[in-house]
Amino acid sequence: MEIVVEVEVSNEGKFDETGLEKSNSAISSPKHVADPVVYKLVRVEGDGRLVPATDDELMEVEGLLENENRETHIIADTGQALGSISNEVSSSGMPQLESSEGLSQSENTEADAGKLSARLEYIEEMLHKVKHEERLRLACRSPDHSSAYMNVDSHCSKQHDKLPGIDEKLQSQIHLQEMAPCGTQSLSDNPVTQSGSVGERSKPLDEPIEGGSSTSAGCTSSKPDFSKLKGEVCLDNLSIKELHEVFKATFGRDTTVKDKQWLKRRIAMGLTNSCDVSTTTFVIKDNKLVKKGNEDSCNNMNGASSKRHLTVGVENCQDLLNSHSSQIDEHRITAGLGLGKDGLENNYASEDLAAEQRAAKRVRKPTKRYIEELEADSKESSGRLISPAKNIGIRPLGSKSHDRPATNSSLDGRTVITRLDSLGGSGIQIPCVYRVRRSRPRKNVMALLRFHHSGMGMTATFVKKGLDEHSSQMDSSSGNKDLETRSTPEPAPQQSVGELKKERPSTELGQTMGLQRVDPPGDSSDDNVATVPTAKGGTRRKHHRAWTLSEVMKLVEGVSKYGAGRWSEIKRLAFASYSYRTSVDLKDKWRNLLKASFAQTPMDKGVNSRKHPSMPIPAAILLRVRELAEMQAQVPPNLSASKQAACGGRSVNETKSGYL
DNA sequence: CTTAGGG
DNA sequence: CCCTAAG
Repeated sequence: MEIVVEVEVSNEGKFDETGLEKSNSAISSPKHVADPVVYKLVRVEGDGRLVPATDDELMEVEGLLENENRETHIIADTGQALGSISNEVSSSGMPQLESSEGLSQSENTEADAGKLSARLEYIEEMLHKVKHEERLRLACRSPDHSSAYMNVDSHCSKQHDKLPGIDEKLQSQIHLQEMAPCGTQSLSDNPVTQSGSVGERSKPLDEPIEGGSSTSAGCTSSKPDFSKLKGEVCLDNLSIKELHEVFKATFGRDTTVKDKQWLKRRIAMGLTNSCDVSTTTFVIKDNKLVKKGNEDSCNNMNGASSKRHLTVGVENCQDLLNSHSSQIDEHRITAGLGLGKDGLENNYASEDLAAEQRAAKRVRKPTKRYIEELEADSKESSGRLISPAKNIGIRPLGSKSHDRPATNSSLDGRTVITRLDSLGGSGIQIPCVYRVRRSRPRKNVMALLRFHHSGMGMTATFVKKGLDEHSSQMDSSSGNKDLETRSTPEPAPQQSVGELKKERPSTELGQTMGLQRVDPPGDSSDDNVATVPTAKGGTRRKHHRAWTLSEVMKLVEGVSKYGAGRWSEIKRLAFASYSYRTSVDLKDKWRNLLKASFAQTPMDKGVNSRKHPSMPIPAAILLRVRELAEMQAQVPPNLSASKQAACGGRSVNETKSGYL
């Protein structure tokens, strides 16, 4: 029995999200092969090993993908097909070769007991076959076959002393006994390493031989029947050279690594992929794999370990029962971990170890996050669809809410923070830089620079930066900056004032002007509010600049002149001096003004009945705003009538005449 | 990039 | 104020 699986080999260890993503979208498109994440086509051999697909097979599969994506099945590449499969099967609720959609969360969560049992049965069946074939293979394998089934003592003993005594319960609960010996093992004992390398092997020499002499004992018992193969190789006893050979045999390529430990580990990993590692062992001798009788540490495993493995497998199923897709995913992630370092064969043990440790972390981090996202998603799932980007491991740095600042350090205005972003489960800290101040003023600054054509590259950038950050210009920085900044405000205010005066000298506005003049930000220096920490989260606005009266007036002016909506124009002409205040700001302010003007209309007539601190905007201005609004049909349907009569006519006319 | 609107 | 969708 052969199942074509598609294994996702990711060098970045990103698994959870990408995995899902793919299954949801990318997979269904023919071109998904070209996806950044490299897919490796692998065959699941009867024994549950992952065997690299031959080119032919690859082609086939590609064809399949194009025509019928449904024939392939994505599995978490644990490098241990069976485990993955069982996992998948259980998680998807559909026995085999189901469409990628089958992996969707919804499906997962819908798994119910009935499905589960069906699945289990399927698994059972599959395992049965698998076992059978495995036996055949074992019986027929020639010595120098590449797929050596070895066992490393260290692993034997190490891997199996976990998993308490849940076995019985589980066993009784589900009839998975058969599956136990092989299928599940992979899940349990993966010490998180590069299993994907298995996939790189060239075409296996040991194709399953159909119809070969059947072996004894069914594999139906919870106890592996490979007893005859008992024994194991102690990699420890091998020389480097031998280890190299084993390595090659295992992974299908040479390695230059001289580190014995590393080699052993690697090999062990590779071999662990096979389902029945614990039962078969060979030794390498003279370029041959020799089965070696040897019963020590692993003997006792056969019985016990199987049960334990079973446990693991069942656990997965139980997750299913709980219909917690996230948990399932966690398993999948766990399984897929090993991939991260693949291809980087030339590592040393230390690195490998480190990788493993990191991997260990990886298991959790992404999961956690993933869960979070899941929750979030599910929350909002009812409403709208989440943007595709959200599911991708690498998300735009912009999204602030998702950032997890781990460390912050300030660097000349830029804040460097590393966020603990699980880059697809890598749990790697990636530094991200964002500006404290958004980049709005840039344009203006440039203009400024032009003014004083002092600008050398350096200066320019520097100034720019300074302004950018936040125009905290006044003090610290060099004369340059000061100059620059200062220059900014100067020209404009006068300009505008002049205009104002000229245009509406007689109006109430004119009166107000006096007031305005006081506060106008003539000196840009006045406000550098930008980043206000405010201890416990008091000040919200990072880049908040209070609107001054003069600004408001200018805005109003501008609106009257150019009409609401032409914010960029207004900004350019009336707010040239104010480097901050984007057109958006203007718009927003206008919006607010409108709101304000119409909101409080009933209360105050011509008088500035400002309550207290909050509303510095003179009634006059509001009035004008209202007028303009009405003029331009921006007025909300209601409210319009009353006010106009009161003070409107004149000013409206004036406005019109004046500017139009 | 600008505009418009929601948060 | 910030962000984002549109044009």
